[in-house]
Amino acid sequence: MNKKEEKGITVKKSENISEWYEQVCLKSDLVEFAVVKGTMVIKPKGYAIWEKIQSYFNEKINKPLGVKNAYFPLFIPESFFKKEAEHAKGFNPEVAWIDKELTKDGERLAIRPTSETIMYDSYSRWIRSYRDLPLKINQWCNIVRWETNTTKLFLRSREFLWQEGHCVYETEKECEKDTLKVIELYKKLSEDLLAMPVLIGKKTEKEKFAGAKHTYTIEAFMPDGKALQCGTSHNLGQSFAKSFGISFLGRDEKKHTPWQNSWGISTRLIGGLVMTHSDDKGLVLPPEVAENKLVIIPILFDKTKEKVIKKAKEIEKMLSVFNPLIDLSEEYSPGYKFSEYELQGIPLRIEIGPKDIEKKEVVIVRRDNGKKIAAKIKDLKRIIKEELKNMQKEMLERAKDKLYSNIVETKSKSEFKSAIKERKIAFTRFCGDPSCEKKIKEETGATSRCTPLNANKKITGDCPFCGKAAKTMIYFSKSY
RNA sequence: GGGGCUAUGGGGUAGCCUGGUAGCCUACGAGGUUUGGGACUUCGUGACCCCGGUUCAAAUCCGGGUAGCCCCA
Repeated sequence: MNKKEEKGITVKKSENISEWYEQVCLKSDLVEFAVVKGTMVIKPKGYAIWEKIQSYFNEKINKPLGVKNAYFPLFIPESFFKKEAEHAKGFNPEVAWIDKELTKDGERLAIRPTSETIMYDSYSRWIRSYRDLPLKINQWCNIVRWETNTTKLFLRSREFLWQEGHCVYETEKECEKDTLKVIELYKKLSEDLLAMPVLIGKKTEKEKFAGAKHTYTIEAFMPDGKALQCGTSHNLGQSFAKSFGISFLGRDEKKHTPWQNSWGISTRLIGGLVMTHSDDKGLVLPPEVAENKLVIIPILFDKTKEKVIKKAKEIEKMLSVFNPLIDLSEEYSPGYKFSEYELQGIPLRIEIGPKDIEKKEVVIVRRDNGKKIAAKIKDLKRIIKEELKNMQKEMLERAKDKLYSNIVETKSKSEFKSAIKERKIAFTRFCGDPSCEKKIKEETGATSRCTPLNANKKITGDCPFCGKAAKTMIYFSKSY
């Protein structure tokens, strides 16, 4: 085995995507496996991506939506957890229970799989009148869902990081408006920051959040033909408020039950990001999420070394706004360094050697398409800014083309089956019946993704699976 | 949920069938020569997943556990 195969990615994305994905995650140093099954260490390079997502999203919700960040405990008493029957039923199989110590009342404690229940217990004490509403709280935290099935770095782990927003409103209208606003924000985050296009829509009765009135979702599509649910926003209606005794004295001086929503995105997005853009050389990061937008690699020869290092440092200073890396080490050859930073997904590489200095130029190389650009040093800052912008835009466009070219409108059961078999997204008429949906899953392995938000409400024709009248158009595919 | 494969220095592996000295590449440390696509060289540090069984003797055979991967649902 030669050196190339050991440090770099040894399998092709097109040949064994599962193995390829794992190698990219590990070798680009985003993450490593931890001792306990389904857990991982998110290393500084991986965590930096999460911090980008955090700061992008905080900026969108804190001032514009009036959401405050807070923190609630990890442990949830069993009685809280069971208060909302549908919710408890939906989550019970994957809750991790602590049996070490019981509460004063002899109850077990759950490690939060989501925080509706512990937060709404507080809310029931915080909310007294319409003047306390709307109440809009978000928390960034870890949660645990005890997956018994296959786990996968970022995409399906037992513990993961997320944000969960939990808001309370006087009226159904306000509540629904924000619920939709947040799912639109998620779509924007995914597309503008991560360059990862998504389908946006509404979940079926079968797939909605346990305890919710309805759930909106964004769904990305991975290159192996599986959909990835990337973010959800739930209109919880009034059922949690009723279960947790949240009520308020209205403007009419009468007692009312408020409306609630909850919404979340997680470190799963990082997995989607890796899957979507990376290639056989390693990680590819859209410039917007990259901590370091570029790396400067001087080409060093004995005679010209000092001159080149000096120039490289000047350029580093000039480009400080892009938070550049510079690799002055002399132990490794330039080729080695090229490969290394490609593996890490640094968007642009600047090569500077004696020949370039003579021409007052540097060579810029784009990570996403390998294109080399000779740039005059005086124009460098402007050109880099443009290339970063183009790269971000083109990465999204390429991913969009892939997404849309994988959607097939199917009119019959057999068309549907072959679309799923070819690992495409089938767009089909559907009756909406959970038992029909269950059968589809058993027969084809596909689950419903979502009904587009702008879908025409009046569908004519029957459900190709059960023959009953179709209610909606909907996307189906295999999924993570 | 069902089936299959794997586990050896920090990383990648050979050895396992046929039990007996753990070999190689890389990384790491020290030195010398190099540098426009993963340079060369000398010396050095460093390993058999866990529990049990068989045996004079186990990385190797047997049983159990744990973790990872793949395929199917």
